[in-house]
Amino acid sequence: MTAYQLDGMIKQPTRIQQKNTAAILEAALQVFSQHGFRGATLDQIADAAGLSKPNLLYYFPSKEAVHKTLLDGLLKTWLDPLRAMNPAGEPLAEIKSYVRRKLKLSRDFPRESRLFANEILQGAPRILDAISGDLKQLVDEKAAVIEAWIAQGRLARVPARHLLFSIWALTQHYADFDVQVRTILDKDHDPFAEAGDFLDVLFDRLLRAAPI
Amino acid sequence: MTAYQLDGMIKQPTRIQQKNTAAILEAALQVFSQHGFRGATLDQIADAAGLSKPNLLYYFPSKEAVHKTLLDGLLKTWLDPLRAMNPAGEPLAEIKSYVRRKLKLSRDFPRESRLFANEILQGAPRILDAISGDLKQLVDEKAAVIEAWIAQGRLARVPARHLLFSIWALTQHYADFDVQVRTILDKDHDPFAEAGDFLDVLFDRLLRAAPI
DNA sequence: GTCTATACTCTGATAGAC
DNA sequence: GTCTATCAGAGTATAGAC
Repeated sequence: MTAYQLDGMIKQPTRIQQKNTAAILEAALQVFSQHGFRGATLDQIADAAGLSKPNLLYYFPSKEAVHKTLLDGLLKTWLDPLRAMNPAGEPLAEIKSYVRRKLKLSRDFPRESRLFANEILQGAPRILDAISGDLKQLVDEKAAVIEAWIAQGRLARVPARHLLFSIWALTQHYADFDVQVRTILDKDHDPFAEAGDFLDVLFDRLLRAAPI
Repeated sequence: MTAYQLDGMIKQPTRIQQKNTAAILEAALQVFSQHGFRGATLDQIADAAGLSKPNLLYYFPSKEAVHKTLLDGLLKTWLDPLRAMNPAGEPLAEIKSYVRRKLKLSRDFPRESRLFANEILQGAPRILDAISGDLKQLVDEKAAVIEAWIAQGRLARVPARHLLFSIWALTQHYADFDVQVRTILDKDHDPFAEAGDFLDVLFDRLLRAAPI
């Protein structure tokens, strides 16, 4: 019985198991997010985790299983900010608050952002189900909320789904293209702080309904 | 003497050499853009090019050389739209025209966009020089143009470099995250056509200087 | 110029000692 | 639970026949 197959077990994982599993996932996040699934190697991950390769494979049955565990854990975190958008709130404030939360995710979890970007770039072979399932459903729901706000004249007229795309694109760019952003900005800049201000202005101007 | 080492040669490459080199680069673009440098294999590339692996390595000395050739060719194309931004033109029209050209690149060359994205995601190990050289210089130059427009009151006040980031993020998103975009939009949508209209509105509202 | 054959290394995964 | 040893297959690259 390996640590990975915990479902239905009565025993709790030991402290060592928790520690090693966590170390593996931390190391795997680092390596997968930089090289993609196929470009990453178990040797790299095991090294970074301070374990031998067979020992890593004692905790997870395969490379695929490590990757899948990371992606599954990621998706919930990634959708939470959108889920928190409140239909009963003030429209413009809700959107801008969503943008801020999403940008904070990019700043605090850039490797998770790149892991996700890598997976989508490669055609989302291991996550397409989640995208066409949970994500699409949540987007449909929230797009309806935005369209209702627009119909009520409380938000400028924009295509709701493309508005969401623009939020994702703009916030994730600062994580995924971090190297490029920091190369172009000079050293004394704080990309994420500046992005926060800029995106606040951008979505304010885009979405503020024209006074009647 | 291989076809790759053409510098200084008197002989022109034969038709067969041209054809095979082109086939290799086309195949390599397909594979590298989907799997990244390390995830791509020469077997895949040779197969897609209709050549044997040793034959591929007759035209290029290494996997790295194929990749580098692609990146070098890409960078010029990628910077052209920004280069074409005319300091003497009407500011808002110039920016919106740049956005349109960049979006057209994403639509017509999505694999090139993903190749670039993959490289940046991985920390730009093979292209950092170009980014901190040519790209940074061009951005510095064009940022100055934008800042001058703003100082003259012909464009709303925005941080120039973040404006450029937002153009890149928004246009490239439709190429790089194509799978996700098409999964979320229903089948009868044309993502790039809709994006064109949306981005036109977005940058219009963001940049139109308030009437004095 | 192109192919077959192959050298040599890396990679994911397993066996079995401790 | 962890290690050494090892396997089978895939990976980049080269040698040499034609």
